[in-house]
Amino acid sequence: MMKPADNIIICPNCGDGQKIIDVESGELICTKCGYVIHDRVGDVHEDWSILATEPSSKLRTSPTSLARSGMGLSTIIGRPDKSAGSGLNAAMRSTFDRLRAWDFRVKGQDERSLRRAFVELDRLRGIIQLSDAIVEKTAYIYRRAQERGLVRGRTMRAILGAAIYIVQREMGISGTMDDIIKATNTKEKDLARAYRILLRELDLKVPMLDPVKCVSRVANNANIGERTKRRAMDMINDVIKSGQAAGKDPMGLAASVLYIACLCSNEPKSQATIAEAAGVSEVTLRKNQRMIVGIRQQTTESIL
DNA sequence: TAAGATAAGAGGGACAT
DNA sequence: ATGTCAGTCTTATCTTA
Repeated sequence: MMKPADNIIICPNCGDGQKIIDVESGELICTKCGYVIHDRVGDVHEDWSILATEPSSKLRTSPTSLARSGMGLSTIIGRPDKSAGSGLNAAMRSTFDRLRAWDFRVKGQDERSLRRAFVELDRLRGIIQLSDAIVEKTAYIYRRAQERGLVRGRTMRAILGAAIYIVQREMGISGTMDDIIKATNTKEKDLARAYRILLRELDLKVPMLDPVKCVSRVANNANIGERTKRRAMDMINDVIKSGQAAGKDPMGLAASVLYIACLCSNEPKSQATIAEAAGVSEVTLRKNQRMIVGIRQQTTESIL
């Protein structure tokens, strides 16, 4: 499912120029005070630092609007795959042209395997909804991966999927890995491994997904009330401040915090419900829960 | 310098309560 | 529904050739 890029606007509640981030539910939520607005305004802000280093290519002007036009509705009406034939191939051709322009010293064999990969990428594009911009950036990453010999010994699809995931994360599109797993028909382990390798070897940095955003997302998935959500957001900020959240899966933290918040707010939700909404196991939720409760006890004791 | 050994930490499954 | 434990996977660090 496609999500729009992050919108950064001013929060009308706390006003202080706080950021408001468009989470996948389509809500706008202030990362500081938790205020929720329902109007969707603000200019879409996209940045692509990697490609910005390419001097003469005007990649950012590529027409993504066409691919995006079906966003949202198309998941209900059905895939616009019929129109894919001509349009996509044209887009892929332009991608090829650009890639070739970047480096004309490609060897024949490399180019052939590259082409195979891009054919697969084209297929993926029809399954998951990928904008032109995503396809191009994915292709760029894949090409770099192949240049460094990272593809050898791994499946091409895993690398492609990982590249897609990275691009989505960089663009603030919180796509799920599950979609990619299904589309690429790879094992999660392979995909995750490829993902880590790409990050390390290509020096890519993906913005850590914001735990506050995660709380909001999970809360919406699990139909948790506004007050409880707010409480959970406060709580997770404390957890982050305590420093004990380092290296933990933000989704797991979000789930645990929400569970505790539900207990406090007398809004009964089972661990299973919340864990499922967050895409983590109940075990993880419990472990984090214990840790968080420990933190809260410590802080309250230190206050007393 | 590169490849193996070991330890620590995290997440998930199975079972018990 | 919730709590507990053993086995798995990954990364970092140390060792060995």
